[in-house]
Amino acid sequence: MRTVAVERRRRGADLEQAILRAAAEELTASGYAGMTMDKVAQRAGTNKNAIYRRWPQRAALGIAAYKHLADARTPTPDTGSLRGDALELLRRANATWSSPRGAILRDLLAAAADEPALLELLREQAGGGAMNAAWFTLLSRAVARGEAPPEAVQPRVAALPMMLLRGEYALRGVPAVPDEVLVEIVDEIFLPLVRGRGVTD
Amino acid sequence: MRTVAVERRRRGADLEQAILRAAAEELTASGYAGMTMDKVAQRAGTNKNAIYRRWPQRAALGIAAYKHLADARTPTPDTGSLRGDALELLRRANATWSSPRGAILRDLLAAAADEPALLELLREQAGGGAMNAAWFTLLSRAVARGEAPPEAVQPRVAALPMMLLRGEYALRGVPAVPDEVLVEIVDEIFLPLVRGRGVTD
DNA sequence: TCCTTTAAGGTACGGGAAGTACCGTACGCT
DNA sequence: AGCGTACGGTACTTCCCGTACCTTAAAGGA
Repeated sequence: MRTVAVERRRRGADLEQAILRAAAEELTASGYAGMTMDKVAQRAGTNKNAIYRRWPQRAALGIAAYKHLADARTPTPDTGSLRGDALELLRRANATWSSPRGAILRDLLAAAADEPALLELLREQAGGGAMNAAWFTLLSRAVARGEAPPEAVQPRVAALPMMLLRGEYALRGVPAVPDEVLVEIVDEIFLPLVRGRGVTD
Repeated sequence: MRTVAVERRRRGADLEQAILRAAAEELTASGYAGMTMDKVAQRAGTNKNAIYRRWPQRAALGIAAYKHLADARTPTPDTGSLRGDALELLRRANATWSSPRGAILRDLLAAAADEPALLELLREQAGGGAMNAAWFTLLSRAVARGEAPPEAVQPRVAALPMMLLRGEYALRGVPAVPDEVLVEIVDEIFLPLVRGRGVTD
């Protein structure tokens, strides 16, 4: 008739959130390479079985944890000029990519490179969805202001600066891309293209 | 006075070439992930000591083996028009990157991402050196033909198409980039930029 | 010719991490 | 109360990187 220490056993969504939280903490603490399944299980107070039952591979858990980590929404900048807006967006992206979180994202991207299903989950985070929308509104506003011809509002043009920034990272590795490079991307590529888009042909 | 099986022990450059060759064979057979140090040593008929004495890490051997594998030099195309040359170069790069060898290169790039010294060794292979030179000569010829203004001959412009192609791979993963995308890159980004470069401002 | 130094060969081992297998047991539902 | 499902615990298999240590062949000088 003694009171035994009560063991509360978490299940379903409850446990799932605990695992994701633990994984996200491991990610920020040790990066993707250091996010061990054992450590995640231990931090979540569970075991690897519960994890593998939900995510079949380490990369899948990593991606889920990353999304759990990064759901802050930043509004589209509005500086009054196309150049200002573009630079602002690029600088934000550069800050993100050069931060520890950016390193994690790049590691995840590499780990998911040969798994289309996983890549799909990352596209949004890697400058796919919301980021692209921001560039579109930015371009549209420029057209409304008369700063750019309507032909410039086009997917490839909108995606161009982020593509170039990503390229810089691929060639340089870890450190942040210098601000001069961002300015060059805007002044020597993006703006000339946008403005010239209606001129020739 | 019996003849004993003669053991010829390779040394120096001799052994080094054998190791590189074995590593390159492993790379093509199993990819970078499958290029185990043990397997390389076994295939080369030696042991891991001899390897680690020369390359301190697996990635270093991988890079060296890749260079050993890819030293074919292709001349700069000359189709008579800037558009034709650009498309040709892009198509070649696309073929390389979508081949097994391209997958290896991308894995190596990911593995070397946090080691500047190793990254440096790969820059040339990843569209850095010779590739860039090709784009420069291509642009210069276009200027000579009157197809482009002299201001277009500029590093960022020259590197642009390869950057965009690389970006496509980062977002898509393994499969080859469709030819339409290459055409779009040339017709909607590269050529408008080159032509517009002298027009505005 | 012998002797010393250097580099190969052989082998085993430490260490870490992914993913799997089992089994007993709490939970929630009927 | 009974039952199926999912969790906890633990141990284990499998890989593979990198290192340690010792023996032995090769190369070159005294």
